[in-house]
Amino acid sequence: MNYSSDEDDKPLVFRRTLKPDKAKCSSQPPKPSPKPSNDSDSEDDKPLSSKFSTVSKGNTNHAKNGAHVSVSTAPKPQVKDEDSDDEKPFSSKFISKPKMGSANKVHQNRSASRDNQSRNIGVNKRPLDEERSLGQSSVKKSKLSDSSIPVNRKPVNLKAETNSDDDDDDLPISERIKNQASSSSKPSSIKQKVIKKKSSSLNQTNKKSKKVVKNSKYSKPSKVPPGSGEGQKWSSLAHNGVIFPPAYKPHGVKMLHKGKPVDLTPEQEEVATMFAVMLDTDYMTKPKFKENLWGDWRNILGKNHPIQNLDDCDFKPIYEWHQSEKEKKKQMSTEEKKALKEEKMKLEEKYMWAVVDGVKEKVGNFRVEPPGLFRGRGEHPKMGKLKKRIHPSDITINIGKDATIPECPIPGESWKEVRHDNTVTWLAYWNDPINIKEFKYVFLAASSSLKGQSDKEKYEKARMLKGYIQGIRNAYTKDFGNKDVTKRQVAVATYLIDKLALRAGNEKDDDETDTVGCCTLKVENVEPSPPNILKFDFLGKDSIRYQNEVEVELPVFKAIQQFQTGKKGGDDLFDKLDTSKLNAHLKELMPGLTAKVFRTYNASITLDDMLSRETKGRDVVENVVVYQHANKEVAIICNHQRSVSKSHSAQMTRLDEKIGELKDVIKELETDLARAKKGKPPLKNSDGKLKRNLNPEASEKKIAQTKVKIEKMERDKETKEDLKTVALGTSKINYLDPRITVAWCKRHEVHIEKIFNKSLLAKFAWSMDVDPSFRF
DNA sequence: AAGAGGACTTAGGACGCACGAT
DNA sequence: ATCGTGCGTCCTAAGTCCTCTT
Repeated sequence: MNYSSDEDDKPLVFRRTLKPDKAKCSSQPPKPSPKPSNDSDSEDDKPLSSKFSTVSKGNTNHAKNGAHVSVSTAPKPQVKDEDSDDEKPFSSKFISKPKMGSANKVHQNRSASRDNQSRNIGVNKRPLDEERSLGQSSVKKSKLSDSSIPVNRKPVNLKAETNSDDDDDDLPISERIKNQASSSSKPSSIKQKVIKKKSSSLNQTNKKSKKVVKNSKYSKPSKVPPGSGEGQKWSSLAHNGVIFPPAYKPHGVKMLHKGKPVDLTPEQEEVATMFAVMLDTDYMTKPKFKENLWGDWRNILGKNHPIQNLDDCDFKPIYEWHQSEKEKKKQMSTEEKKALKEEKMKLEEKYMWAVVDGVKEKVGNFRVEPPGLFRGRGEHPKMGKLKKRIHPSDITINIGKDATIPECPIPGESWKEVRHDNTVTWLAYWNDPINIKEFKYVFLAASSSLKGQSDKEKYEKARMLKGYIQGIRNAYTKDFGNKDVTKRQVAVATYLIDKLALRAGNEKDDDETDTVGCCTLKVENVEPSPPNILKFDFLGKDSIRYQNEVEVELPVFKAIQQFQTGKKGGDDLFDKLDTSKLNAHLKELMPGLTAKVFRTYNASITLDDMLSRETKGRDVVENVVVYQHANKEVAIICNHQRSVSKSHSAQMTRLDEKIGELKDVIKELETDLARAKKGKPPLKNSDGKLKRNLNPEASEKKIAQTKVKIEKMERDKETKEDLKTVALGTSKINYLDPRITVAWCKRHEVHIEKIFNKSLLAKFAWSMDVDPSFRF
């Protein structure tokens, strides 16, 4: 299976830079050449960066340095499955203490030049204001009731297809494409590989359930491959259920109604308090929030309650009480805090762990969500609604047949249901009180081997795409002009997903924030600007704004224009398409392929490519900067943003001031130096005393030092400005194959802890023993 | 084919703490 | 010793995509 290195797989993503004004990125369209892809090494699958972009010129950095130590190929814990490098949750002992300290930053120069076939111009961040587009086109019906049906769904087991290379028997995808695509097709020669689904045959084994170990002594890993059997995720599962938030403790602080204190029952007071503590948030400026809150609160107040209007209420007394409580907490001595923390730990300890197939694993979210007011993102229609308290009778527990059923932690109450479904990985769930048709699940933590396994499968699938990408690009390029509108839309949508790393874009209900992805783009979200520029502007996941201008090849441009003709701004751009059709189509091109795989692929291939460029001869600090630069590129591609911190501008100002001061110092030193050279006496200080005259050498040295300091500060400043809206973490956690990073660290003798923090090390334990020559 | 139901991944913000600068 | 920052962790919302039902 070697995907080994083709040096050239480029993602065709159009990069975006974050400075609207300066950014000029471009990338090249896929080569229209219908030439069959045989495989990965053709030009088309390289990271954009290598192909199209000039990378920034000077990277500078000032990271702290650390020892150059190569990654330890730690004694790897027990292997969990046949295919190699998975391992047991690793114990911390294998890891040297991550030293997280200051961040090393990248100084980059914006506006990298790119080839000019396409270019991106501008990108902006998070103007949440943005007006929403018209109503959603389709509304879903409400779903019916609940979960009564236990068990039995058999998830398909995708897991196997990890190997890439060898699968050769194929579906003539290319062929298919050809045939179907009416358009000009030339005999394909795309030799598409097909992965045989080996799934079923393998892993049928049923692990006999091993005795469940109670959670105190765990025998170390018995190596049972997780996910064996048809859809089976585990053989034995033991855990202690979930922990509930404490019951509400009334504080008795009276809020005012028409200026006078009102008595509230504890239940009424609880909601009032939820609202009061949000007085200083900007939810207060949203009528919808108040309206929803009021709707739920008045139900609790009852019809005849004196409070008949939210505007008559003054919650300040409660707000202030809350502030003072917060303050008190802050004032506690560190010992007190520590004691409190320990107490909490003691209480929670038993819930933190599960034993899966004999292995003790961390549970991700064992705390039941406390009641509160719903805080949706963006313009959520349900913001402010009361999220009611969850009781044991709301909760379904999933646990091994042989395991002891967790005792309900609230005396006198009991679980809604207990299941023993080993085809799923959740330990418990309850219905989301805000959207009763939906569920909140309790899963294992990211460090668990169940999660690790599926993470690895995700990256293997993305790597598999590498072998198909050329053919896929050729195919959709050919279909830009297909007479069949649906096919044309599929082609263009796939292109956007590939090039711009857009999300698939499922339909949304009316009672959700109106955001879009590729398939749900509205006409008004894409503005064609002749001859061939497309201006994108829409709110995506989490209401993060996506703004980008891209030069595309003419057929795409024309197709978009044509999709728009005769439609209104709020109409669907891709009216013949939805995610299930799109994914169904993608599956014909590669087994298991879905839209999201392109994001993973483009992110990882970009990292792999950027890291593989000349980085020899750099020191660790420089290498880390290179890494961060690559990380940033990926974050931009994926549109991972963060909001600018409140103190950002103040911080910038302060840096400016400091730089100014240092410049003054230099001036003074230069003056002194000049005088000294001429044999003149030193000037006087502000207090009138004569300054000590430095000898010229000392002055010069000091000047030089100060200049270095200024340069460093200026780089810091630039980096800070540069990254103020870029979130690097998301891609690191979810999109970048950790094996790329680990292998690169090994090759460059960079301590892995310089790149992965403790959580990431635990999450990526499965990737730690990758061969240094690994390439995505 | 569409919709409902279900399970799982991906996401940004809040918060608190440790650490480096002063 | 104090202060401000940057980072990690927690929290839970918001996506994706699958399968089953109609």
